[in-house]
Amino acid sequence: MAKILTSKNENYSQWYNDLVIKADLAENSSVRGCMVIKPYGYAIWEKMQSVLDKMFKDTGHSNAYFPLFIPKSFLSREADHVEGFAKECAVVTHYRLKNSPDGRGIVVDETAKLEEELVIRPTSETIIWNTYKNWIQSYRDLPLLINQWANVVRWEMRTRLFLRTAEFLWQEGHTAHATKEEAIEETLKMLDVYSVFARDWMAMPVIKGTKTETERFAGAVDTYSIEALMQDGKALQSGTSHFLGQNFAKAFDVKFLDKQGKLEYVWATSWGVSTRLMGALVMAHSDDSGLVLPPKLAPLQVVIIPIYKKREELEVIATRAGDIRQQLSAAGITVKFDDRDTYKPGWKFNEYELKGVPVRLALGPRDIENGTVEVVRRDTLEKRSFPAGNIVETVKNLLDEIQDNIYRKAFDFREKNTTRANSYQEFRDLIENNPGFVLAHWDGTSETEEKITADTRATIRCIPLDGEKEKGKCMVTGKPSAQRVVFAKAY
RNA sequence: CGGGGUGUAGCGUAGCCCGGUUAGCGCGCCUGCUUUGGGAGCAGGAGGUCGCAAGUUCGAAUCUUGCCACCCCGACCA
Repeated sequence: MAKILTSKNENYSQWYNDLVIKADLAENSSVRGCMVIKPYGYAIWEKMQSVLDKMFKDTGHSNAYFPLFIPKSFLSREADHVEGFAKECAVVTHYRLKNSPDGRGIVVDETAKLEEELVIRPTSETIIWNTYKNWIQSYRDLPLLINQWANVVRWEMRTRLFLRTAEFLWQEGHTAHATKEEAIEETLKMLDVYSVFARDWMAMPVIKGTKTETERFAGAVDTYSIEALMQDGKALQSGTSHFLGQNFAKAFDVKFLDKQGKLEYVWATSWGVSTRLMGALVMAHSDDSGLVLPPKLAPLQVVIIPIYKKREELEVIATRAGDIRQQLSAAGITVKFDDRDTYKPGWKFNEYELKGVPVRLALGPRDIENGTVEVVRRDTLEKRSFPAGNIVETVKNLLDEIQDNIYRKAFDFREKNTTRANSYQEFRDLIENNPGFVLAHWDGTSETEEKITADTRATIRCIPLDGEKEKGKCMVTGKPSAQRVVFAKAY
């Protein structure tokens, strides 16, 4: 087979870059750091969106839309928030262009300077809380459960398709609650939604946990995240959920009258996942032949490819293929019959493997004669012949099996690459030689965390919520530790 | 923002050191014929501001200067 991609083992990061482009997911645009998401990539994102959107609606949230522009003064209302984002904001200063005096092109019209500069949202807390102030007066207005699908801009130094781009697409939930307990509950509920989505739809196991102070969202009291392990042993933060306390309520003066008639600040959360999930999806399952997509998110689940020599053969095959397509389609399966005669079957096989289509059916004269269909599953590339009669059952079972199998594979990979360090020496050794999650004891201080990061380039991904809470001693300082935390090198 | 590298057709590249035919090759694209169970073959064809600008020169893809863009490695980040 012709080699299209850089091999994963040879150069993982090149493999990823090649794959995103060759599988037609996205490409770099002529705008620095900004990508074009191509139709095939966008179709996957749309599937993710529709599943997540339903999950949000099912948990009581409504969609709304807030402006792209944020008055500069809003951003500085919450001290930590502005400090966290100031370094990567794009700013609009003017609202008009004019013909250049030298006749060459157009220039900014300096007379059209904005009185207050506008920041392109890096996230929407400030504009949203400024708005919520007007929406919330009494406990009857709470909880306020809003989500928005939007683009945001963070002026990143170094970008990579999907994993880190200057502009990206995401959803951001912003909720307001009467009590602290309810807000914390909401934060954890949405973290759970993300982890279920990752597990059941992306077939990607994740660890739920709390972020340390250094990794916390700017303006949050607590940040929770789901952390996934990629095939190169690096961790990818795949979603975050923040308990914002009353920080934004205080900054934007959002108060409500409780049942006792007392004026109180509301409690807030925010949570989001982005097009980074696309990167996670690619890196979680794919191989040297191309993408491996979970059937539940694949834009195209089944492709049928005809194999024929003569025109008359194609006619018979097309009739049979059309019939199969109709049956599969009626069963809710997305299917395409690729009868283009401009490409040969072998070319198509490689193409659909590159694009990660979970199941491929081939129909040739031999199949017509024997009443069979050749079935190839993308995850294992295993090829088998099945009777054409109950092809719907066969394909349905196979799609389920692939979904399960790639999850199990990703899960096993994570298990195999999750290790425990009981001394700092052992830890450094593991981080250096066994990329993956390393569970170790830490004393809870930023100083120790910084030392570890400086020594090893590994960071604390999270303090896990689930699992055993084994007590121990910090591997660096020997001070007491309530539980092991997750370390890894991260994207 | 530091360190390194690269810009030649849609993509990948040769040529540059040592200036001198019509800038070469592979993939892709177009036309035709033969093909079609794992990226087909042959024949013909189209496609180039050699990143941009200035300079040196009889002559610049090639030398000089400036600028721009992108990639890789660091610091920063969903």
